[in-house]
Amino acid sequence: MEFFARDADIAPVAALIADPTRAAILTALLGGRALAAGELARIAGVSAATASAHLARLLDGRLVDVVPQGRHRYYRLAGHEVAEVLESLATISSRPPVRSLRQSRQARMLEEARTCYDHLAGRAGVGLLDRLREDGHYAAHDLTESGERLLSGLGVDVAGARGSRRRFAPECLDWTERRSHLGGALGAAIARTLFEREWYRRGAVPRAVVLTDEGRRGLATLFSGKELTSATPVT
Amino acid sequence: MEFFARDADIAPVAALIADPTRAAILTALLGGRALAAGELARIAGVSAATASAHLARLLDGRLVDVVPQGRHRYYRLAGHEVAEVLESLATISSRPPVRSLRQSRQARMLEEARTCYDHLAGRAGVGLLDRLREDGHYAAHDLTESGERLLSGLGVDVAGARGSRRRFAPECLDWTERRSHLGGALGAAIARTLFEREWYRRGAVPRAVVLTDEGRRGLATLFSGKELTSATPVT
DNA sequence: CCGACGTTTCGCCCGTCGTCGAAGGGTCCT
DNA sequence: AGGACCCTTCGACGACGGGCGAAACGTCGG
Repeated sequence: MEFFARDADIAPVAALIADPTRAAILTALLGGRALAAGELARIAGVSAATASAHLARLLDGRLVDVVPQGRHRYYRLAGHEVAEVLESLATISSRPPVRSLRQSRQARMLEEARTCYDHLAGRAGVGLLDRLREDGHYAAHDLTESGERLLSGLGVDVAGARGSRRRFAPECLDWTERRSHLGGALGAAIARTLFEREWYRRGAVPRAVVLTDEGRRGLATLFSGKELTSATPVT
Repeated sequence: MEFFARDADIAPVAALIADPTRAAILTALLGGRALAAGELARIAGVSAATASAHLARLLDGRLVDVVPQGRHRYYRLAGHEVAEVLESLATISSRPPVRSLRQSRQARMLEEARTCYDHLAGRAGVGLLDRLREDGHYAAHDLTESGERLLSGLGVDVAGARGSRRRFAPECLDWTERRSHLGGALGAAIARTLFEREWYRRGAVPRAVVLTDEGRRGLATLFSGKELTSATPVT
């Protein structure tokens, strides 16, 4: 009918989202983290076989990407457009998501800096990893010698993190940023130190964290004068 | 899991869109005009019975509204959120909508000013109706006395429009603007005059119209000096 | 009041798709 | 090399849902 917005077959894509199990998988993936097939099966409450079949279809429909890693296969949403579809669908679904001004302000704070389980995420987390990598403190999923010195000097228990059964310094994909931040044992140890030093403190909103004045000064000093560009708080 | 973007049941809504017939109906309704059940059945290529069943489900799912009018029942999308879902779905569906630079430029031109059947739509159409209403020329789906004088003076065949079998001055919902513009016999008569005076001329792209220099001056004079804020052409 | 028309409801058929257990292919750890 | 673990493929079962024709309901026009 229209020469633009020409009828695209939206039914097949909608059908992929229409199944409750697949919807649960996609919603779980909306958090931004890549999740293993087994985790997704557990979250969706189906057998591994069923989840696998669904993931194959989602993959075929280009709604998710897969990153094989050892014997795990980590799935994540294929792009921000997919996330937008899911979010717009949530808008007209039974339980409405973010609505009030207060809530959207809170959402902005979470974009800025938040915890992802026990480590730093959001723009702050992404910025920190960028900076570590840029300065040659981090490479190939491990700290370099200089990085080890830097963080140990700050009081981070690097040795303890290495001894932990958790993966040492994996990258954790951040959905709102579409970039990685530092997770695993090292990410947790760093976050612990930052909270102990009160460079960050927990916000009123669950999972939100805010950079303190002390933290701003501390980080600037740590990274030889240049401030972390992304570590400014929401105004 | 998250305190915001809390899991809303997106699957039922997606299921409503997932059926090809319902998707065709919804896509047809994306134009913004309300369509009768029979027309929708024809467009979707199914029997009246089938279309009726689908429309009942869409109604139940609050994706469409219905306006009974005599023995017809006119259906339209239930709100802009629904349109946004459909448009975002189209984004990740097989035949991508607007993509090339040229096409997106053309889409912008259509947002600005276009025809809707035989009357003016887009920002230009919405702006015109706003202005008429603001200046007391239009109220309660009819021209006021001053409006009648204004348009007759411009050369619009108001009397002829009143004598037409079409509705005189209905408001036509503009989807991209989410606001109304003037349709019906009067809307058509106005558009005809504007084209005759060459205040607007048809663009290279189907349905697109552009404001001429003469039109800009004319409209400014018509509305006592103040230019129609929305009637500036795409740069 | 009656016939024409638009729309909905009813009953039935049949294809599609989600589900699981079991088996097979890979990868990691010891 | 062996075993544990993660994931996928295979085969079979069961249910949900879309399709249509016929009939009922309501409205319009003479």
